[in-house]
Amino acid sequence: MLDLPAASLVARGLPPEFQAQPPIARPPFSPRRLIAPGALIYTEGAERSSILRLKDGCVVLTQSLDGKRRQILDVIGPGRLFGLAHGKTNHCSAEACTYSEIEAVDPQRERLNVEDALLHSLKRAQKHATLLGRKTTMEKIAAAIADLALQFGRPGFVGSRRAETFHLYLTRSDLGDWLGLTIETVSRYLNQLKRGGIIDFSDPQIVSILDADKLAALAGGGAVDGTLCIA
Amino acid sequence: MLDLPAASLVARGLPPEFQAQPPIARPPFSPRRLIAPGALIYTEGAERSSILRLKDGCVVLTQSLDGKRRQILDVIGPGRLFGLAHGKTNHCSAEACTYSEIEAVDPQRERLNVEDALLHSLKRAQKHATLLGRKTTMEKIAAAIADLALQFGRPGFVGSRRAETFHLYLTRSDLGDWLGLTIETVSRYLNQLKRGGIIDFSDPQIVSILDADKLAALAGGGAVDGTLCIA
DNA sequence: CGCTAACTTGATAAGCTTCAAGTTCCGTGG
DNA sequence: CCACGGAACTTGAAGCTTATCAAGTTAGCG
Repeated sequence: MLDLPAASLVARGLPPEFQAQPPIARPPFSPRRLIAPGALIYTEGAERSSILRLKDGCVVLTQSLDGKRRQILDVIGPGRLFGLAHGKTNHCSAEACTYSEIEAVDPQRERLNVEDALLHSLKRAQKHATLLGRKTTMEKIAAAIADLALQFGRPGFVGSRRAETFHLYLTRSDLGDWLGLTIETVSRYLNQLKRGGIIDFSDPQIVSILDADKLAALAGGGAVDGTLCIA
Repeated sequence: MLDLPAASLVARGLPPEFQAQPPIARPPFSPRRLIAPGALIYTEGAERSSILRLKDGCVVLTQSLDGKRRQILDVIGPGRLFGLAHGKTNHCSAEACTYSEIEAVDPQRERLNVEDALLHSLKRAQKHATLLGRKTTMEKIAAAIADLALQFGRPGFVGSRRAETFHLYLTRSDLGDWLGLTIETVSRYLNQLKRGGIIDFSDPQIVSILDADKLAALAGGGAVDGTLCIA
């Protein structure tokens, strides 16, 4: 991971090395770019960007409805490719949730990787649709946490107990836009899981999983795994 | 189109030429197959099928949750490819909604078509997620009708007035599973559109669009078009 | 030390689901 | 030929879940 400031400091400040970054791409195939939290990487409807690989950080893909309503289509963690689109324009916007590092991918050289990423994205999109259309609120929340733990988790401790922990780069509002819920509902259910001893967070952005089995059970059916998508 | 029986007869009977069809694929790359309504073309979790082209009819892709809840991921009309999956197994099941004709696609020979279909599927899946997560019930219903009209519509008449008409191969239950609603809600909103003079149906499976502009307006924002996906 | 942004929590209300009939349209069998 | 039965659809009433509205809290930052 990048050398990030302590968890609670990550929120919205812009250290000097990020302030100078222009929000939108410079000449194509600039090999690597650092992106500040909240910055747009590309924009829905604009001329299609190149295919990108997230080296580090967290990026969300979004679509917006009348400027007010927003849907997060996917949350992307380190290693994944994004920016795959059909026609001449992007289907969605891409936005960094934290300090992120991306690099352009050469579709010729990495044809297999691109194909793979495309199929993986489709699979995740399908799981996401099932979540949005047919899962209960608790299932949605649990599945989201399980998915983020897989993408961003690392071993950690709560007191002396081992518990997988991850940095929740998304705000409650982002989670709502991902799961088709409101801020308030997200907050209520997260705290319900916390009271139930299934997850823990003192800082609202640092989440630990205390009972992965129960979490998976709550995330509900569909496939073997309760997450949005594993394989 | 195939030579179908009159609209209202299409429902569930099995004419002789379909009764003999085994529901699941015979040896790979059998060039063409006829499928009866309700028949499974391939099954979620089973060994991956070949890539298929729908020559005629209507196919839905579904995922199921605990056997009770079902999500329809996409509704596929003539010309489109489906059966694109990631690992060794299918992500979803494919089911015919009416008498349908499919053929296997050779991914070598049709590489560009397959790539295109893949990107198109992803784009539709993303639009679908935005619909499920952030659109109102009326917007969902209107967008679904507009999408089906594009895929299945042809010029028709209501009385002496020209009105695009399409055969609704989906039941109310299917529509609910597509849009994340119940049968009853789908029925109520369809009838509301009918009372409002925006659509018409006397047979519940034959739908005419009386006011395409109002329908598009009701289908709500997102892109220029109100449908799930055009381009 | 107050300001703002994110988060939490409570009360109310709206919208959808659930439950329950009832209708229509076919196909079947007496 | 008509009565019966099933499947899809429609419609109404009641109940729940979640959205909305409204404070109130916490934590950085100027």
